[in-house]
Amino acid sequence: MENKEVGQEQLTEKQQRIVDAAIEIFAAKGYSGASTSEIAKKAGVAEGTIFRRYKTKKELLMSIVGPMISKVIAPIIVKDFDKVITADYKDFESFLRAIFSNRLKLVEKNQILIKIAIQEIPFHPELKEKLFEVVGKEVFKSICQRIEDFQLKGEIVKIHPKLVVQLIFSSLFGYVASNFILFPERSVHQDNELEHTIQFILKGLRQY
Amino acid sequence: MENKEVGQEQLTEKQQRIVDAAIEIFAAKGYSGASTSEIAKKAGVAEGTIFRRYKTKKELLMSIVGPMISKVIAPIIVKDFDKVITADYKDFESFLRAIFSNRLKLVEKNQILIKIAIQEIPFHPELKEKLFEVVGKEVFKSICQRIEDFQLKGEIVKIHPKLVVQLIFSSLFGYVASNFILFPERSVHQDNELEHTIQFILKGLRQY
DNA sequence: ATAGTAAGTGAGTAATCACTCATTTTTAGC
DNA sequence: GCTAAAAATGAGTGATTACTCACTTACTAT
Repeated sequence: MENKEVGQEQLTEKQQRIVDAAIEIFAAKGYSGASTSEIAKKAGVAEGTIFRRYKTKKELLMSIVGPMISKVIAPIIVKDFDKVITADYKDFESFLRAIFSNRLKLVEKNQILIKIAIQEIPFHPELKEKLFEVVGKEVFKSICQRIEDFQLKGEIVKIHPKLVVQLIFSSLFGYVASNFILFPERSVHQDNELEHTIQFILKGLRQY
Repeated sequence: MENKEVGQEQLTEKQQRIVDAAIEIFAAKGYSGASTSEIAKKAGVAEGTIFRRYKTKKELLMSIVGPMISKVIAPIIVKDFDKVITADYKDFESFLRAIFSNRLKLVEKNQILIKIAIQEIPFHPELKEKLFEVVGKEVFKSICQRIEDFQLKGEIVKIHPKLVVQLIFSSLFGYVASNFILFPERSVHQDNELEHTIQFILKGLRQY
């Protein structure tokens, strides 16, 4: 788990170790429970080294989580949803599979960062705003429009698109939480489980 | 929002104010971010008063969240699931509605406590263990058995009962998160939303 | 080799923290 | 009203914290 570049500039090896250590300790103890002393020890550097690049402890956190939201989550979602939105899917199932595919690999790849973001959002309003701004503006509207297209085609039930999104992402999050956050050591049934989750959503939303 | 009794004994008015203040600040800032000084100020008492009853800050948190898990969540789940399990439901839909009913009112009533529990579980392994112990031992097995019963009757798909539970609670959690945690000020579509969520689950799990 | 800059160090600082405890205040029972 | 116990107080304590800054080391360009 390495972040080669957090922020705009290339990090020195020691600064990189600071970031890696911070990620680990923020994830394990939360921002408030993490001390710069402990982060420095873990990185094998002097505590003052942290403050050569980051003015405050919070700036260190933001340098990690901010890009997580704006550069990892958003591009994952936005860029690929451009494809999803513009692509021509024969049906809702293809659309749903497009949402699921890649997402899970990237979640797995960034799970610790996502864990930190989720843990910290309740305590840092600016993170919550950023997430909702990115997701709300770019993604939510686009998804809802696409949902409405499928509804017009009569493929899925005509309920409020926002609720459709909520239902889809609840199941997705349940799958992610179960496999990557709560029980990361359990990798059994993974393929079946994903397929069953997709079928559950498809059937649950199908128009009869 | 008042907790008249946390732990075994009746609290003095001041101690009660401490608990109320702690709940508020733990929810807003997390355990590590909350200081006993701030809690005391908010409660309008001297800081030492906190330590008359609670040996440590952590004991204060546990006195709040521990019973939350063992006395609120578990009884909600266990006691009522005894009824659910022993009751004779004509079909899976009745069973599902029994799960949903009452749960939501009690979630609404205890939402801030649930928020604290969710926020703190990643940082306090004993809370996670307690939750899984209670839920795992008493509830999970019982629910899975009941699920299997419905599967034998051919009412729902024959997938692993654990996955069924995951799917149900993902959707339930999505509903709860949307209405009580993320957007508590938004009470629109509430009745429809719940019904659609239930229908989504029913259809998603139905055996065809 | 020299000078300037960048990176790093770690002792120290002021503030904050969880908690203690001698003292004061309040309560309850007679 | 008196006494003992319970509740509360708040100054103080040692530890911890985020951060500073004078100094050292390393690197780069001339």
